[in-house]
Amino acid sequence: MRRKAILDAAKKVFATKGFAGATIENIAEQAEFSPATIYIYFKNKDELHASLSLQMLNILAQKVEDVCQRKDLGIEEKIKALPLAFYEVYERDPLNLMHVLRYQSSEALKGLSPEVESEIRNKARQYISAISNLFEEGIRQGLFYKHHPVAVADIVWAVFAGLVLWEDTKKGFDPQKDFLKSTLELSVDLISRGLKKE
Amino acid sequence: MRRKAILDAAKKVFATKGFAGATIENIAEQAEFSPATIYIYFKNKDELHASLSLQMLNILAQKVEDVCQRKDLGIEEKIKALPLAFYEVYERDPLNLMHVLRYQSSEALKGLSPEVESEIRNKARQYISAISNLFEEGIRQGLFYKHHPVAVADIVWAVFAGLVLWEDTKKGFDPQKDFLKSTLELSVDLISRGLKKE
Amino acid sequence: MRRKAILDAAKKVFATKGFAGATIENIAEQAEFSPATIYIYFKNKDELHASLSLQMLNILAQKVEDVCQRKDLGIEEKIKALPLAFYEVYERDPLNLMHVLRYQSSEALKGLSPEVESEIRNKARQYISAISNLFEEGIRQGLFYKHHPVAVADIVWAVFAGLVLWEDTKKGFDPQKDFLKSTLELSVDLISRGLKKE
Amino acid sequence: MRRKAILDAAKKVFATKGFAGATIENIAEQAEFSPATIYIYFKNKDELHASLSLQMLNILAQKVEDVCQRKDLGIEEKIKALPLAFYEVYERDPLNLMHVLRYQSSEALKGLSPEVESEIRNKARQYISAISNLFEEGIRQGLFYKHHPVAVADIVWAVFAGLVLWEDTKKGFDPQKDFLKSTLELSVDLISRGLKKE
DNA sequence: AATGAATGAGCATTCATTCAT
DNA sequence: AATGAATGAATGCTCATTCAT
Repeated sequence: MRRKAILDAAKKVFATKGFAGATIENIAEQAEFSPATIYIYFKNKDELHASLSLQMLNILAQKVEDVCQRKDLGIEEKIKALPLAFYEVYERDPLNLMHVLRYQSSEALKGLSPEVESEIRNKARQYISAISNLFEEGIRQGLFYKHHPVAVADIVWAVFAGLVLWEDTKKGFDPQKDFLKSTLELSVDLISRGLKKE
Repeated sequence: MRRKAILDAAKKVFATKGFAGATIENIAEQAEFSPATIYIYFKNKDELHASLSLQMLNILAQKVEDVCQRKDLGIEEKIKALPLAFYEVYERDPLNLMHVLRYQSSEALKGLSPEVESEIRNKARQYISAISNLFEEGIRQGLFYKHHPVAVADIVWAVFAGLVLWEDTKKGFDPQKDFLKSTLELSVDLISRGLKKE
Repeated sequence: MRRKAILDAAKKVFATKGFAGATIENIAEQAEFSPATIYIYFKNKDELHASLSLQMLNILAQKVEDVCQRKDLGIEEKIKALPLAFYEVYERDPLNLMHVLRYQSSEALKGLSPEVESEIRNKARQYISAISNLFEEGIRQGLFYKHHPVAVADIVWAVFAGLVLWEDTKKGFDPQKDFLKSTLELSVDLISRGLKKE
Repeated sequence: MRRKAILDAAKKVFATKGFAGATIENIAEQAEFSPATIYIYFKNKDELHASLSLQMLNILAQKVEDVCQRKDLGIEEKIKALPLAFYEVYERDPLNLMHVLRYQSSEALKGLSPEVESEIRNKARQYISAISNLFEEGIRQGLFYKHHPVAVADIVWAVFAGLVLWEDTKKGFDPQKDFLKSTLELSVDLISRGLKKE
């Protein structure tokens, strides 16, 4: 419970100030604990940060797998359902999601304990292969042209990540709201249309 | 020339260590100056960083506009040429590009001098509208279905940024090389195929 | 019994890590208690440390007095017996002995409760006067030249303490073993030969 | 010069509060600098401490060698001159000397950079062999009984160190002043008398 | 213009100690 | 009696930044 409270506090602070900008004291204040208390639950700032990323990565992986394993939907419907799944994750915790997408890269992964690092990497592997399975199946069923399914999955993932990050940038100079959801859907629409035979 | 040398040094250091991880002393060492000298040419670390981003952003905007304004190409050919333009920018300075894409977000823009901030924002506006003009023209010519051209430009930009960042993440667990160029092309292929009437 | 267990644990930890380097948690771990438990039996880290020193000091004083009060030995034999007594104390717990000899000084005694402090000082007084009585008696018996007996006792004590500490230093660069016992004996030999008339 | 000032300040503070008890801030205050300044001249607290010890060790080694190499003195006179040499070192900086004697042991040497560590060890080797050469020569000249000269040197060194440390302890309960000089001389008197043939 | 020297303001982290249970 | 949980108070160390020269 304490752990949870600290993670929630850290989520807010990291998202607002970035990893380096966030201080343990900021987080402690937000969680209404003493800084020292944080070190009872987390070995250090890095591990706290990693735990947080892992949380978000788990949600992401879960959402994607949920969509891919729905028995009531056909391939094309599953693909159509992806943007909404993405968007739900975004809606639930936009700041933390952006944060994770930004810091997921190798730079930030250096210096973590090997277990945590590999856990993070595994999550990434997991959701990319879930998505790519979808396209592989579509190709096998003869719905799609034959493209490398992992490449297509990379593209879908990249649009997702890219649009979320880009929304943040755009907010600064183009106050148009809520373009994300519809743009996500449009992107997947275009891509799957682009894949389809005929 | 001094300014240039500092920027070059900073580029390397920021790309390797991230913004917070890089110290002015690191940069000064790399540039073979004293730390104090840097403050003659740049107001502070933030402005130095921003100048650097601006440099990259200028290159990006230039490349995109170059493609868009080529008289010898049709709309579709211009669109096809975009991924290569992107890729050339990437190839020239991958670390710095990734860095900029990551830090371009609003978080990093806070605290900059208003002039620099608006200059950065303007560049973003500039290349997005260059791309969106392309699609608008395509729609006007009846080649494409009618979608909001800015949304399509956002998507194209997002795939680009997303794939570059994603390549960095993937490097950690999937040592497959050089997927970026072909995936970039594939993405634009799919998107423009998805847009096309019939 | 609890107190004893804690003291034993503390002995090990202090000897290995020094006073400042040892943490209450280290000691608690070693004793298989919780840190809080230690505070039931000892007012604070300083008192715990002092208790430990006192233990060692008691053993020392006891050994010295045992030798001095043996009825079966003459003065010179008693003096000859001192180095072995010293060495037995060393052998029993070398790390802790060195620790005590190092921290016995005034520096470490500041900040202790007055009772503990005076108890420690009394022990020191006790064994020094036991040794000095020996030499006083020797002088009275006309065996030794007249030197201030306390000064001689100081010297004997100093060689003892000095050799023990020095053995620790030497271990670092001169791996010769077990020089201590014979050197102790030699030192007392030389000193008493130096004292003897004729 | 700055380095020197810091070393002087550190000397005082370490001697008063011990290594762990001394804070960089204490030292900075004493030196009338900011704590950060100290880190310009010394890599960290450990190196500062080692530098200090080295200084004292150098003085010690120098003094001892000076005595041993005086051409105007015979063996016995040189030995007689040792306590004064010791005492001069003590007089010049008693607190720091005690500190070094206490912390010279292996415990404190762990964690230093190998160069500094071996430099410290070499100094110890140096003065011990200077002293032992003295006794070796005395034995060769037939003045002394044949004892292992290194053992005798160890004893002389140990009395010296032991008496200095012991003086500190005694100060607490026996305010008699200036016993050190005469006791040092007495100790060497006794030892060399003990060594002498006939 | 260039810099060596200095530092104020922080920051992650540790640890002796307390206290409700 | 025993302890899990919590923390106040330090502490070593870093770094962006300034300024006299």
